[in-house]
Amino acid sequence: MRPTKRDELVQKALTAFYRNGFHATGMDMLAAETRISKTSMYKHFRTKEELILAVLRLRDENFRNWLYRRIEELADTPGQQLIALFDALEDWFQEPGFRGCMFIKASSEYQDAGHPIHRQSADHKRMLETYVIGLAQKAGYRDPADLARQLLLLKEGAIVTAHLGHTARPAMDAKQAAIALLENSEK
Amino acid sequence: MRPTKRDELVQKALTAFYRNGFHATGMDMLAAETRISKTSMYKHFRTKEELILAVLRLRDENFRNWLYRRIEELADTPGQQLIALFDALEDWFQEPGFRGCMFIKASSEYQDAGHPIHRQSADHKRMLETYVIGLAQKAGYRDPADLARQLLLLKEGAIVTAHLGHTARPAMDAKQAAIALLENSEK
DNA sequence: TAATAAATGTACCGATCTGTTCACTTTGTC
DNA sequence: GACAAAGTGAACAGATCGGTACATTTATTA
Repeated sequence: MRPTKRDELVQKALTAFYRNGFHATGMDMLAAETRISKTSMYKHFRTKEELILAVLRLRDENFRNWLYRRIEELADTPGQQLIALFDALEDWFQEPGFRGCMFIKASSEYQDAGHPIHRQSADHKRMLETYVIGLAQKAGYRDPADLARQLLLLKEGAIVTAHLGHTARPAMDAKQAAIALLENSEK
Repeated sequence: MRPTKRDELVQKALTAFYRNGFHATGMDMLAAETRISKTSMYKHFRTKEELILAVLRLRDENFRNWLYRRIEELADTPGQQLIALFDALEDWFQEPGFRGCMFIKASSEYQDAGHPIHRQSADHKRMLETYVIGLAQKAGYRDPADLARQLLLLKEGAIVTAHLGHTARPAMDAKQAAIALLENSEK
C-alpha cells in the first residue's frame, strides 16, 4: 500500500519522541512539529499510547534492518560479524542525532513490567538476542547463548555510556572486550 | 541531629521518582504521597528541578556508599573486589523494588548534554569510574583505565538488561565475562 | 508565656495535558 | 462533474502541570 499520512506521522513522531522523550512530548507539540492536524492524528490512533507503540514498531524495524545490513557489510563470517557489531555501534554513536537507545528510554518512562510499551521494548531486546545467538551458533561456539548474552551486555553498556558521556569511545572499549571474550570462548 | 522535613522530603521524593519516573511524577502527587505540604516543599526547593537535583545527590551518596561497603564485605583484595562488584549487583537486582539505574533514567528524561540533571548523572558515572580504575590500579593491571571502562560497560549493560528482562541473571553473565576479561589482562 | 520559625490547608494562576467536536476544505476516483 | 474519503483548523472539555498567595496552626526556644 502507498505510504500515507499515517506513515508520515509515525516517522515524524519517532523523531520527536526520540529527541524529546515520551512524556515530555505532547500531542499538540507533535501536531505542530509534524504539521499534521490533531484531528487526523486521533483518526489514525485512538490514544497517544497506541501511537507510541506504532513508533516503537517502526523503530524496531528500522534499527534491526540497519544493524543487520551494516554488520553484513562489515564482515563476512559469523565470527567476524560478532565483532563487527561493535563497529556498527560506533557508526551509530557518531551520528549527529544520537541519543541512546529508544527502547531503554521507553522502558525507563513506562516501567511497569506489564505495560505494553515496556513489553514491546523487551521484545526488541529479545529479537536482538536471538540474532546474536544465531551468529554465535554459526561461528561454532560451544555455549552460544552464554556468549551472546555477554556480548549483548557490552552492547547495552556501550549505548548508555556513549549517551551519558557524549562520546563514541565506548564502542571501541566494548569491541576490545568482545575480542577478549571471543578468544576466551571454547568452540 | 534529627532528620529534618527537608531530608524527609528528599528521601520520599527519591522513592517516588524512582518508581514513577520524573516527568510522570507531579508535585501534587508528590505532596500527597509524602504527606508534606506543597507550600513546604516550595519553601525548601524553588523548583522541581532543584528537588530532583537534591534527590540525585542523595541517590549518588546512598548508592556509592552501599556499593563500596558491599564490595569490601564480599572480597579482600582489589583483584577480587573487581569481581565482587558483580555479586553486589546481583544483590541489588534481587531487591523487590529494583527498577534500574536512577541516573540512566534521569539522563533519559533530560537528554540535553548541558542540562544540570544530565550533567549530574554523568558525574555519578565518572565517580564510579574513578573508583573502579583505583581498584584496577591497586590490583596491578597494566592498563587499569582500559580495564575499568570495559568492566563498567558490563555493569551498565547488566543493569539495563536486568531491568528490561526482570531477572537478576545479567549479574552473573556479567561476572563470568568480567572474570574472562581479568584473566585476559596483563599485569 | 511570649515571640518566632516552620509547616499546614486550600484556593488559585496560567499553561499544558490527552482527547473530542464540528463545520469546512482538499483529494482521489468513477 | 459528482461523491466519498481523508485532512484541516479552531474551539472546547476536564484534568493536571509547575508554582504562588494567604491565613492558620504547630513547634521551637527565649
